[in-house]
Amino acid sequence: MIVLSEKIKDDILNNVLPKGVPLRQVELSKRYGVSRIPIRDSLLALKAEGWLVPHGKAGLMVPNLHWKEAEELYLMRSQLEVLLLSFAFDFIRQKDVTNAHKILVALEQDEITLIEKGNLNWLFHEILYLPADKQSIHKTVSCINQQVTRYIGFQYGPMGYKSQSQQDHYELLELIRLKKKSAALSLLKQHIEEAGEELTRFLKSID
Amino acid sequence: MIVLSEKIKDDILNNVLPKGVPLRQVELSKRYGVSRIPIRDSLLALKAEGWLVPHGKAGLMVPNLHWKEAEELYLMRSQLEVLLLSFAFDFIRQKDVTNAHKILVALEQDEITLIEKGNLNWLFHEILYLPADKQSIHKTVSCINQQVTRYIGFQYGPMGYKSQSQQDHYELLELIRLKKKSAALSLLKQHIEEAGEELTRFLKSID
DNA sequence: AAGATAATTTTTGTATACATTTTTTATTTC
DNA sequence: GAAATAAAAAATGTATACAAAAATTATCTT
Repeated sequence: MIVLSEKIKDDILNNVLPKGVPLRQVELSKRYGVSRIPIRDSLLALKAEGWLVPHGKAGLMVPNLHWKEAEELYLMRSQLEVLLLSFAFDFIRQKDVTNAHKILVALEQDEITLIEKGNLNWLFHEILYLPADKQSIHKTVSCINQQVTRYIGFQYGPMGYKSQSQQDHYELLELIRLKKKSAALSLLKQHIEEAGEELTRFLKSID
Repeated sequence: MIVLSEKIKDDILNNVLPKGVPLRQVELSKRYGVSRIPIRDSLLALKAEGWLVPHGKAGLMVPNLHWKEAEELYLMRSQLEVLLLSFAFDFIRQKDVTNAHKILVALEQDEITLIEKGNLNWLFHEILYLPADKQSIHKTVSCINQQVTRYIGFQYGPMGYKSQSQQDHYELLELIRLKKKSAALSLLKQHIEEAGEELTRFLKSID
């Protein structure tokens, strides 16, 4: 088996597991075909990562989505990712730009799922951040982006294809190619902030 | 018992558990007087939080301290904590300032341990950030500050009492009292950056 | 004697069984 | 009938036992 906790995480992302009600260890052990021990191992790890939260005195649950959390996740993204890009900027090679471009092309496909789109989106940004060589920050940002993915299904679903975001991506690559650092940083900041505002606005509307 | 994972975390902080070598589950279960199951639960949760890292194919270890990680932790602190203070600023009440002041007085005591000083330091900052009402960001920042605590024992130990830091704290409270927002934000940013630089410089020197 | 391979030991991973806690249901009391 | 209490059920937490994997040691080969 791959890793059980990753499988559970996937099911949280795909809204297979119910939100707001306690997850029962015996149910999960039947669903995943293992005993309660590896289930517990995974649940406790997911709790530590923020994927699950306590439910009353005992039990863990998938937290309900809330616009306030989404807003904060995007605030952290804009702060930390601009920092990463600023450190990475001078070390981004032509090869990185090419790889990032390939991701954008893949993102144009229609048949990919919303979750896959979220993953590709992070992969694109990650390529630009890796040359910064800031492992701790990168890990934190990666974690935040995984959390963001929980909201993406909602964002892309009712909102349809986000062409502005894709346009920003291409423009960002062009600015990097032209070594226009401050313009690139500004664009990235604005790009993340606008995506956050759009998502927050939508989540508020369905609240 | 309190919580086992907190006890283990404490022992990591106090350098009771060895760094860089795999922790043996049977050893730990003897040390803490429980079976291997609750030990495993705790270890996996601590791994998810970054307190432990994999050692080879199997086993977990306490990661070695490294100046590069400390540097990155402080970079994140300066970005996110300035953000928190900016949101909190207009909602900080006189009572908050008074409470923060009390922490500073407690910090003057000589008989408290280095770990306790680290905790009090975070408590001081936390009082100023709570009015921001940004739970997700707060949790992330809290986590980062806990990680920082691992390095504090080294910092305060060989460096002695950091009076500049304490002076900054008092000055920050004064600026908040006078509602000088941008000056307060600048001071906080500088305060965190200088603390980070001092720590990083020291860690490099013993490397 | 150095490297590769096989046997042994150790350690981790998982299942089952039991204890404790929490939650739910039933009963009592006003 | 509603609130409080007691009994029952269900769920979690932990210990022990065993299986699988990893690390170590011993053995063999050249």
